[in-house]
Amino acid sequence: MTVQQRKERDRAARHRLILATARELAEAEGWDAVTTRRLAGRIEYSQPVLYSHFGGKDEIVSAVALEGAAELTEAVHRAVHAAVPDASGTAAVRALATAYLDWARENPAVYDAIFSMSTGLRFADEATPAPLRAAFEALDEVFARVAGSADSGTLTEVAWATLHGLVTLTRAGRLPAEYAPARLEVLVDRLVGAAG
Amino acid sequence: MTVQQRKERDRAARHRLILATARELAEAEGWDAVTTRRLAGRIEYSQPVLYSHFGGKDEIVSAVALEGAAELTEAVHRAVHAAVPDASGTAAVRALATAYLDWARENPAVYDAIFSMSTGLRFADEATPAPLRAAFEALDEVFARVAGSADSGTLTEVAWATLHGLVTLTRAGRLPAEYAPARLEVLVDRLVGAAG
DNA sequence: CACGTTTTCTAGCGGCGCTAGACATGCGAG
DNA sequence: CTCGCATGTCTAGCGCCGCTAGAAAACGTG
Repeated sequence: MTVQQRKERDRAARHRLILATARELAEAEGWDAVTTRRLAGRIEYSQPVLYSHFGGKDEIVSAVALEGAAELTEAVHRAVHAAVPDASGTAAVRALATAYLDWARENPAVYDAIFSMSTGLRFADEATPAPLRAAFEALDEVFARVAGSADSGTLTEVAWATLHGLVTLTRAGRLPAEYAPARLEVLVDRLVGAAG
Repeated sequence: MTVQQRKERDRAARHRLILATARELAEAEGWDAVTTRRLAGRIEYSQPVLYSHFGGKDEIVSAVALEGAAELTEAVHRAVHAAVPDASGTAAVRALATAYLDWARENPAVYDAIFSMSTGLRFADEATPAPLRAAFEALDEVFARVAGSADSGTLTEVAWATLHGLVTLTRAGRLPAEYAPARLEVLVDRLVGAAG
């Protein structure tokens, strides 16, 4: 079985190499630059090898997105738990929002992969992959504390929309960058509401 | 001069035909289906004619986006002024949000053209086209009423981000459609804050 | 070492955005 | 009314895309 095990291990390594290279290339030059030809060239294999690992380019993007979702979740989770062990709702929301916006700013291509390109990845659905569910729960954990009379899941959805909107509008150059801190404060203030 | 005038008129008509056809095709089958070949076929001219009107496909998308921005602005403006002559801030915000979300739902392709595809169209910049400035001002007019101690422009930006986030997350299947009304109420409640 | 399986590559399909150069059209002058 | 020319339009093609069939190579097994 050693032979087959080695093959599987090598294949898994190449699988990871493809994803890491795709992500690298996307962050460096944008997803438009991630063509199957260029990606194949980078990993020093021919195009069909990519298709032996993934059903197509969309699947590669989705795989990068899924990894990224787990990372984003982890970043938010850590920020909330590390920085504010049992702080106020306001502080928790601020920590969450900061971590979310920071991660999106530092990983724009992966963020796009998660939210703009992976049209096949569903949320709030029986087929929703675990990392996406976990991401929502990481947000909900914080917003449940400031939901007041509102349904916490619904508030989380609205809050998430606000964060996501800030990310996309900022990146598109629609919002002046210098007021980002002011927007953060307004966001925290309004989302926390009277429960702060 | 009659000859030249006629030519200009015909050219302007064809210009509009291109934009209307592009928009139609995009709404019917998505922007991926709007190829220069298909678009040229629909208007019954060859591809180079498109390039005599626009610098490239991006310019066509941007032109559709600009028209759409004016429409969206008009829809929001009308909803706010017609439905609530001098109603509460809450009612005004609800009317605005409803109009915005409705328009986005009914014109998904144009909405994408405005916010996801026209990377060249800048906001909050000296080169910002008038329709985009007007859109922001239509929102700001309402949110200034409920800004309280916050800077109204900043609140408008955050509110806009929330609306935009709801649009994109909903369309990507990230938010369950059946709770859209609940999200609207939470959005209104939180954005209006204590100034309601 | 030779065979058969598995893996990888070469080459090509149809379609994309875009453009150079051939061709047609229609105006104004004689 | 006709001709020459400018303007407008089309044909054909470039380099690239995602993707794949079939040839070629590599490798484990008897």
